[in-house]
Amino acid sequence: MELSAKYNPAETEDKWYAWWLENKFFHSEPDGREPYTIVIPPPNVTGILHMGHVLNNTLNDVLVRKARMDGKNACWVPGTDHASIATESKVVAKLKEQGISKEDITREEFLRHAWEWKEKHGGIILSQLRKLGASCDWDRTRFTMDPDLSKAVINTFVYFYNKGYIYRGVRMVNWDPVGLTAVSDEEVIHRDTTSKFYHLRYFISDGNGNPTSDFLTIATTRPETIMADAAICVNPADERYHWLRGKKVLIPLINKEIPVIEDSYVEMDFGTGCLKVTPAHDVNDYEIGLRHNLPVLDIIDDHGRLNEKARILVGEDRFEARHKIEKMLADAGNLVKVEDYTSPVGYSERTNAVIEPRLSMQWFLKMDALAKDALESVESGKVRLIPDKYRNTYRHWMENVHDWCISRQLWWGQQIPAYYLPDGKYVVAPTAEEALELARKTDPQITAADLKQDEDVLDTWFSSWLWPISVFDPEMPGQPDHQPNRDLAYYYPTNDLVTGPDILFFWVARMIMAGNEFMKDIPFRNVYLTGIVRDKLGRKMSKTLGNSPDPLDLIAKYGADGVRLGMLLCTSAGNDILFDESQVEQGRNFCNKIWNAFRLVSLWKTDEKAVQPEAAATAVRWFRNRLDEALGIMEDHYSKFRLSDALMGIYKLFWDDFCAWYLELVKPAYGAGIDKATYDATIGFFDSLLKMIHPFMPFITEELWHNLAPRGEKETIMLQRMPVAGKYDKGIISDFTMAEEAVVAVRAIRQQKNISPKEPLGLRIYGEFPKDVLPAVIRLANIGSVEYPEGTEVSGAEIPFMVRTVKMAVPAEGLVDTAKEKEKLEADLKYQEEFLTIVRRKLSNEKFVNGAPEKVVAAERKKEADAISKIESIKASLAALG
RNA sequence: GGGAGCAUAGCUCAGUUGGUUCAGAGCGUCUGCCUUACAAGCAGAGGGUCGGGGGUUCGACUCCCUCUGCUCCCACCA
Repeated sequence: MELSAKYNPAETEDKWYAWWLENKFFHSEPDGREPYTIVIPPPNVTGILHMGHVLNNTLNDVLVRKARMDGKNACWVPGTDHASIATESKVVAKLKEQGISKEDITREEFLRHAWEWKEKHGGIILSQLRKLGASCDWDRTRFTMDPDLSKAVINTFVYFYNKGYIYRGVRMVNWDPVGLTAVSDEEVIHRDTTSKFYHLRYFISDGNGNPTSDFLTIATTRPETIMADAAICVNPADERYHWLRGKKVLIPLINKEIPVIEDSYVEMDFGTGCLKVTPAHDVNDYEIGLRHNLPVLDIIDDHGRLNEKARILVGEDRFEARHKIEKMLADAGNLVKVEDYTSPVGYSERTNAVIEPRLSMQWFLKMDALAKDALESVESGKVRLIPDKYRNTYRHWMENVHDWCISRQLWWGQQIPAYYLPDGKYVVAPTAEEALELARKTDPQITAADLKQDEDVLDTWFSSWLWPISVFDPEMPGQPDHQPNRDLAYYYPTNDLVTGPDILFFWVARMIMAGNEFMKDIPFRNVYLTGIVRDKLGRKMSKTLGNSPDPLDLIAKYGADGVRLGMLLCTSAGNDILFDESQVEQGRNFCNKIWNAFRLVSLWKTDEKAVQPEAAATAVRWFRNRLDEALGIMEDHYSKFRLSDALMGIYKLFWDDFCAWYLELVKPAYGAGIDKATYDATIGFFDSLLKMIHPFMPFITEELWHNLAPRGEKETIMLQRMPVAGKYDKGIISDFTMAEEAVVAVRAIRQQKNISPKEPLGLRIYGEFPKDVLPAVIRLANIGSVEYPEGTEVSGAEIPFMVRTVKMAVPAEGLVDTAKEKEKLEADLKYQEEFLTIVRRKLSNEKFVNGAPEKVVAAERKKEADAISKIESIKASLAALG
């Protein structure tokens, strides 16, 4: 078969993926083997593949494929997240394009549109993952709003409600005026934002609502909220303001009278020391308001506009109002000054709208007990975070956790199972029927029509925190009497979770909580936290910057294997990835290298009569040992989740050791046959190498593995066992390294002296060079004859070099530049002598000899002996040069 | 404001309890090669006061202090 000199991934990748699917190689069912389980971090159902997904899922796939080849029953469960706020806003936008407003349709109609949209456009990302080679068990694909998963969410709510962990109340929440919903603390991103600091003058009231000439000055960043002021507050220790005690002041523009109060919360040296207290629109002010029993006046509506309670600027957007009120205050003589000011402002993670702290009725889940257990799971090491540094962050969060606001004013999601009675009381039950039963206990007259279900849905994370449980057995969460089904009992807890540190709290911590609560066990043992994918300038990849390549374009251009390798090459856990297309190019080039190595081997014809050349025997013996060494190192890297190190080790094993040294040594002369022993060994090595590479580059390895030897119809490399590291002889590897050094030295001489590689050279060895590897030197350095001259004389017509402590030389009559050689030798001598001095200084230091471990001292003595022998050799060479 | 982390070759990063000739790897760079698997390649070479300063130690890239620069997380000073 004639093979192209270039590997063409497009031809092979789709073919093999389809074949894998057809044969259900990714599918897992519980059996007697040890399970290895990963649940996918479910991407948004509306999502499309970006580089972050590529990183995450490539890592996942490497782990899963490795486990599968280790003989474990590997199961990678895929699926998507309904992502309530993100999806709902997409559907709203889509409807708007069709001229439909969400306000004009019913909840049922909206949900019908949303589901329609989901069926049509949702889950694109899952098909994109196939392009990448992800070996997910697609038969187990789940969606967080699948009916049974939704049921699990509802049961969970009822469970925690009955346990007393869920409560409803008016609290200050983070209101997103664009998404029109409350969001949790974790969904608020604080960013330093430049704004203005307005100094406003409030006149003291004469007691009848009329201004006196006395005034105080407050400083605020939000002058548009003054109409909602409930008091002015100063620190009780602030003597400057003792004269204000018992006074009332007038809110500018509306002349409303409010009291002056004292609270130690106020910092005397910040601003003017006078704080306007606006309980409805600031978290701290709300707290002060509670302490001082202040009225709460909410002057901002859902959309962030001033409402009629503001009395002025009604209907204006909060930022527009701020702008206008500045002028009004100035005109009224209340504006003292305006300063530039930078302060942290909260933004909605999803919509990027400025969060409005706002009082509203929401549902909360108590976190203290859950957080305590979840902290313990990590502190005890039951759940391992990789890298370890995230433990600190995790602890800090768990120790300072707030109750979780779980209600969202949206329609897309699981509707809260609370049912209101006509008198305003409510009951919580999994279904309307059960709710009715409950309600009738208080009032037997109640009918189904009297009950009204809560309008809100639950936070998306309130469903995804069940993911590692509910994908296997949705009956489990919230039902303590339920026994885990066969799948859950077998696959739980999962082994590894690969995800980004940005959702450590959103998701990882909460899964640990749910696991502890419902399974009495952790959900996963290892959490591998990836970095963020950035461009090569270190900028976060984003649509607006346009610096994010489309993974599918990359796959089309370089192949999925190339993309996977390019991603993995620069990955270490917890560190950001500076991604550059050149890395993918490197991945593609590696594919090509493997391809061409195969091409070479595939052209060989065995010759039964051929005898194994010495060089080939040397190579086979060496590579067998080298392979075992490399396998051990690879396993060690895997065990520490150092996947890019594992990959780089294999990369070099293949490219340098196998191609550059081994194949060059065993390669038969053009047209000649190859002996069977060498051929079989080579095929065996190639087979092992392909298996080692397979988790990283599944497609090309499957392709070549099938070409390497005849395979059965259902045989796949992905279900072969990973070679196991055997014992190896360090001496053989070390001796071969000497051969490599000798070859490199001779090649360097050829380059310097302009001697063609085709011209055989002589080799003189003055000392003990390992005989076993000499054939390798002869072959690769193109040595015509080897001499072992007596003594250490050097004629001056040869070019010497050292391999460790063995002096060797290439005879080069007429090519030796005596002066230059002398210069080189003298420089070398100087270095060795200085080195010897340092070593001897150490050895003559009693504290060192007595204090350092014997091993270290012995090593120093060896250094000393080696240096002495080298110095002798160099001196002899110099003497011979004259 | 609180906390965590990072700084090693032109770039991206390893360097695991302080001690093997430990100053490394990959990429890039330079030089020579279209050598019958591969120019997406082969062969060879150069390149770093381990951010600055101080300390501990027989010995420091490694431990401690400090300064500088960067990153991330958390956070209610209006």
